[in-house]
Amino acid sequence: MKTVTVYDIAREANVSVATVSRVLNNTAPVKKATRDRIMELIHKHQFQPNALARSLLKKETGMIGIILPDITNPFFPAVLAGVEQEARSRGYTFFLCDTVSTNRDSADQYVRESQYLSLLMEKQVDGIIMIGGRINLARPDKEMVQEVVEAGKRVPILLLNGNLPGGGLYRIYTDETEGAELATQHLIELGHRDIAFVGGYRHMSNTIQRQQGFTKTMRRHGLQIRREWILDGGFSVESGKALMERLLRGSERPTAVFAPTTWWRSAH
Amino acid sequence: MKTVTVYDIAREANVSVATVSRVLNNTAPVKKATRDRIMELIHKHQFQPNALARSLLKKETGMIGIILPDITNPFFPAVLAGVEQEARSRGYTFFLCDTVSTNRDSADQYVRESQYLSLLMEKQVDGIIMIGGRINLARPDKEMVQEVVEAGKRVPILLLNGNLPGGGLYRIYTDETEGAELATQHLIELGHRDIAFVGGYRHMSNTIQRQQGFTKTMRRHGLQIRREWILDGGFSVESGKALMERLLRGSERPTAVFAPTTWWRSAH
DNA sequence: CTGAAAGCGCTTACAG
DNA sequence: CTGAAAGCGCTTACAG
Repeated sequence: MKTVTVYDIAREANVSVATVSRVLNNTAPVKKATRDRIMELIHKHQFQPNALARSLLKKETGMIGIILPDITNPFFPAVLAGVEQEARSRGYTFFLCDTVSTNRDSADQYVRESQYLSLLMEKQVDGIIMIGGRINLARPDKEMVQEVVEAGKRVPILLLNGNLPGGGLYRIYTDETEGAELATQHLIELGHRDIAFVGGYRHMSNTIQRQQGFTKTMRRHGLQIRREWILDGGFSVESGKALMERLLRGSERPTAVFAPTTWWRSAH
Repeated sequence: MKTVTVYDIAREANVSVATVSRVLNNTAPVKKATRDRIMELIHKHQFQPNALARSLLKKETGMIGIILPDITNPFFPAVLAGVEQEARSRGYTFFLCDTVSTNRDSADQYVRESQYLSLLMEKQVDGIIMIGGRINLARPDKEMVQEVVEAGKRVPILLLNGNLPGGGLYRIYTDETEGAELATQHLIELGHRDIAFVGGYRHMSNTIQRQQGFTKTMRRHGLQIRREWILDGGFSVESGKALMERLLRGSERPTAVFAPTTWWRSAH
């Protein structure tokens, strides 16, 4: 199927392509008769302007790339839905980049993040949102950081609920520490004194921050923190079960558990 | 930040842009020394070819559009994850189009489907996947159908678990009727005779097909189908609760319920 | 192994 | 209100 271009429309309407472009974009007044004639041809041929050509010229694509670890983890679709709605209302659409690895090799995930970062830039997205992955690492590799910072000089990058040292990046985040303090406070007010902290990953900054909030609040109330009641092991349902079992197997049991993560249903 | 192009690289390397393009794409032999020089400049400038320009020429973008109703319904991310993995291994990425409406006005959803359909074509995606929405309607509007069929003449369109009259569209689907027959059969083999059918929407083809399978199997076993035990009302958790309560309020109760839907957790 | 030139499908000053 | 022409950043015959 030979695609129709502004030239085809222009020829058939006996005008120049400039004029066609003008009615297409409403960018300058066009005589009513001419405009009508052109409109008719557009409908007749079902003409749709090639966004690639336009973007090449205007240097904007209306596309936002989003790099996330695993779309089957319900946290991300929830975030995505909100972001998407706002973006849509301003004429943007999303380029989805899921970095989860099949083989559960997590190093793989960061490689994929890098690949997607380049890909998105080549595709000339107007902005990139990163959530999860390297931006939650307590000690990310220097190159991992550098890469994002460099990319951030070329296109706006937003880190959602995470961070990376080195400026030039936009951020939106929640106060993990304070959240954990409030949660712990709540348990204490309910009368609990034997509280466990179970879940997350020791190498992730969000887990660490929550643990700090937890520890701080416990100390402030003069409560004991038992080493064997502080367990990490991930964000999956399975890990949650395993850790909980381990906790319950002990001779002494906590009366409350602070799980610094939602134990997402895993789709696997 | 002035972006660097093949021209900049060419000039600095004292070669033509054709040669730069050749090393970029490995599309023709280039003298080692020249290639090395060019590669070095590419790294030095962190040059990334503009995919828009390339796609404009090659008439392929490596992008697949996916139109779905609501990314927060876990069914879709699960499908997406599979599709994405396969696509990724072949160098494609996804353009996500979520059509859910804020205001819960479902007519809105179909309008959005149409908008996204055009948008995706303008963006020159290499293919479109549709799942949910109009392709599950028992009696879709003529225009709704026509629109997709027309689009299908310009770009490959895949209907996932749904259908639309009129050829030219690709399809992948499950046999809803047989699935329902098997499920019903199973309940009967367990000894149940009073079985209810609760959930879904009467205007959706998948619900209808499942109901047909249910009815057929019940009849084949000479079992009675009570009108008041066939209830529809949606796919959400809330609707499931409401319908179930209604069922249990009756004077006689079924011993088993066939819910022709997963009652998805709603993120709202 | 390499270059000059045309072309992908648009938009945008510039000129009238 | 309208047109001719340049240009966005690439790739690809064609010719050597």
